[in-house]
Amino acid sequence: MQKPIILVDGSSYLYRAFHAMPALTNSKGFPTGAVYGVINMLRRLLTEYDPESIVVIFDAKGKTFRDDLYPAYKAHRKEMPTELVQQIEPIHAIVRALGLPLIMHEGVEADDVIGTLAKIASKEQRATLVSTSDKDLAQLVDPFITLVNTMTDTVLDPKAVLVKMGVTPEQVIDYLALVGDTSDNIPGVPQVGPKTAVKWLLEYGSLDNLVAHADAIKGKVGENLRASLEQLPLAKKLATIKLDVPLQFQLDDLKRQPQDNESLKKLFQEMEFKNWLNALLEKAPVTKIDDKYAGYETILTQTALAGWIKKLEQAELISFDTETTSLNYMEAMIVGVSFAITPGKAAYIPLAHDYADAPPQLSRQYVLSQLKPLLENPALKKVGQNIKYDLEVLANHGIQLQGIAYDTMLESYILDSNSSNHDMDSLALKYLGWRTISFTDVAGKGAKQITFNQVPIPTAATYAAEDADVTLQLHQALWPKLQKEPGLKSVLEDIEIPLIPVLARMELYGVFIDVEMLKNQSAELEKKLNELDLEIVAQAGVSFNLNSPKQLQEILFTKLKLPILQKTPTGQPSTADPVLQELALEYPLPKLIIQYRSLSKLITTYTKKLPEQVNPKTHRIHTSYNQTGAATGRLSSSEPNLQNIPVRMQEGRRIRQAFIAPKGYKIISADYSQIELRIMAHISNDPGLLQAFSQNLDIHTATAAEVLGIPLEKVTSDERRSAKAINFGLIYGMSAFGLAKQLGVDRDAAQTYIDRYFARYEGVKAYMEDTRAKAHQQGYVETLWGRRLYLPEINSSQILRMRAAERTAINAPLQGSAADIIKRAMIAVDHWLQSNTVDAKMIMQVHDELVFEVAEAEADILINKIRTCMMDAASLKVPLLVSIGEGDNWDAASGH
DNA sequence: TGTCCCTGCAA
DNA sequence: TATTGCAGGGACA
Repeated sequence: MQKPIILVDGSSYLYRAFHAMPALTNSKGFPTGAVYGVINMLRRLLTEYDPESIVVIFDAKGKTFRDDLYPAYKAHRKEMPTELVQQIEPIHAIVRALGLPLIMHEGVEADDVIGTLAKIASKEQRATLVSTSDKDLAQLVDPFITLVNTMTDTVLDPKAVLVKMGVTPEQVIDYLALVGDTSDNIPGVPQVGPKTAVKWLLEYGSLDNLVAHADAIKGKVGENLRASLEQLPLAKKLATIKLDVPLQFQLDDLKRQPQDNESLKKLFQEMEFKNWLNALLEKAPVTKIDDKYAGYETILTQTALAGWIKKLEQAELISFDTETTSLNYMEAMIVGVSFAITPGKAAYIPLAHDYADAPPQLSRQYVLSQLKPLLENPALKKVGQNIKYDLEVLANHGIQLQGIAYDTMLESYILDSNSSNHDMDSLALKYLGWRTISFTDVAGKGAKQITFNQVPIPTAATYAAEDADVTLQLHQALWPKLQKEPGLKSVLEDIEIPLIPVLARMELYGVFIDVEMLKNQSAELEKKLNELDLEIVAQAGVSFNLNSPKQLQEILFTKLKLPILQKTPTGQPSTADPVLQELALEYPLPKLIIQYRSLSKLITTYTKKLPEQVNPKTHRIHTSYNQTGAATGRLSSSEPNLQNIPVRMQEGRRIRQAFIAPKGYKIISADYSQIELRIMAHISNDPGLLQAFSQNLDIHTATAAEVLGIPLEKVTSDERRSAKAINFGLIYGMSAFGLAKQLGVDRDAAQTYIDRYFARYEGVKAYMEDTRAKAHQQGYVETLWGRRLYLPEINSSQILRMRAAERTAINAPLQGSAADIIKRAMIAVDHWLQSNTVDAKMIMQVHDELVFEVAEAEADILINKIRTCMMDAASLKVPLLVSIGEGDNWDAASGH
């Protein structure tokens, strides 16, 4: 049987996709959601029908005959949003690259071209499939013409039209004329919707016959019908799809052409459609893949190793990578090392593959001793992908890596901190169009995953050599981009790269924990928890899993019928703390749940978990600081996260008492006071704010006094609290709504308060306005040191998304500059610690705080030095105040 | 086993 | 309808 002709209504999908898809953008902020939606639909269509004859039809620009018929046609339709307009060209380009004929016909709409083609085909008794999301096209359906909505997978033949719309295809035009179309500004008959239209057409058969019997219709709708008689013919004309558009081509011209893979590859790369790009690359000819790996070699002899070392010593830049047994830097053992100095050429030195019949290899001890001089030579520049990890693993094998010049992961992060994928596989795809061998390709995944020492050497060699090769090639692709932006380049060179060894030292050294104390706390808390559990079960009348929000919600809102105060984003009744707090005013159970939750959190996340994370060899906890985790430039910490150890509640704070100094040592904690507000004062140049900080006033009290127009000493604690909320709110770009919620006052009161604030601090107001304007204009914001944060949604037509981007625009320069400052301070402190013989280590960073472990005798010196380094990390128009405390544990050191 | 949801800890 | 993170347990495919 002949395959059907497929006519694709591109324009209908364009709108549908644009509104249905989330506001996707690529890393450059270019909108891609509609492109993705439309192309996804086309790909599905192609897979499902594998058509021979196909054409994609879009509306042409400019007016159509309908505008002449009815000047108000589509008058209410808003202008196409910029984000959509921008996506039309790429869609057309991809459609062409897919080998699909594309038609745009001026003076008519896509529907008319489709109607004309469909009827020609139908006359020839050829099966035709119209792919559209617009039900108006149902008027075209006949025994040969079927509609298919590829997004929802619904098919409309004549019978289905009747079932779905209640009228036959022949009646669709009459139906549309009666119902009208608000989006096209076609009025129809007032108060007549689908139900009435179907009823009338069932009774009278057609619009003409209905009009002839218009007097017979009773009631208000009858009057409306009679009043509309004059304009119904026009509505009908507008709703009718033209079937006789003069076309310059034949049905036989609508042949699918071969796909242009090169162009597609480029387009998918631009749009960053990774999966499709992947699929394309997989289809690439095999010979090419062989070529790619042809320059890789495996080193198994001393002579070969010596030869490579000679080359490495003369290289301008060495790309290298270590293969190990674990992702955890404390557990990892080196299995092999790979190097690259010219693109396409790389070597893998296996040294500890120990599967059953592994070939003899150079020993780890021999290879590392041979490599040590060059790895420790600071004059030999190195590049790696997440080189902090390699540094740490080498350190655990007695090699102090020097000469770290670049890190492709950080290069990617500095270029686009919004991206969440800075892993090598993603970067290779994004910047090189190169699909790398992934770790799971060679080691498997899940429970069956093997460690790298079990991977056969030939496979391992290709994988490992590729890592070094790709890292080098990535650097060559990324570095020129950074050089074009001096600000970004200096953030990388002066902050991120120098920070690598600093973080590595902190991680490797670790944090000492009083395991016994935590175990005692666990036992104590668990006892309380059990008591609470019993009490709650007694109150609730049933036993249930207190850790399950779902079960709790069932008990509270269904069984006990407590009022639902708030819902979660998915529409479930929320049982979050603020809700329970409010319910607790009236009912006994919520209060117990709150206590249960807070205890349970402490036990599972902290008192139970932390002792498990103590390294058996060092007896300390080794976190990982992720340098690319936060878009604003902050660090993040994981496994375990040491940046969210409790501090606000007394019970939680006891956990900090278990972060102790060993005998003979002290913990020193130093934190920047109000650093983000100080940065705000500096950037905004606001005289009031500057003055408050130079006089070293309590900033919240000063704000309250200023806003209320009262003397400092008259400020009550409540007034200070409100001022504190507004000061915090400023940093987050808050709204009156947000402040009202925070303060528990109504919106007007909050707005009045904000207005008064801005009247007193005009500089701050101007800063906020300038920042928003600048963000809209350039599409990104910057920190004081030039770190950049792109805001892809800053000009979104969706107002909520745009507002969210504006808040980020306000917050990011403050949070990000603070991050820059503390990073600079860390580098300075570390430099001093390294170049002086002191018994002191920096052990933690918590965004605005640095924690040290220091020999008792040297505490005083260190306190002074730390303060100087932190204060001198930036010279702002206001002093950077650092508060420092000393104690036997972290809690005691946090001066309070 | 992996993923989403809800919740809660920090600056 | 306030910014940035990480992580636990439950529920479910």
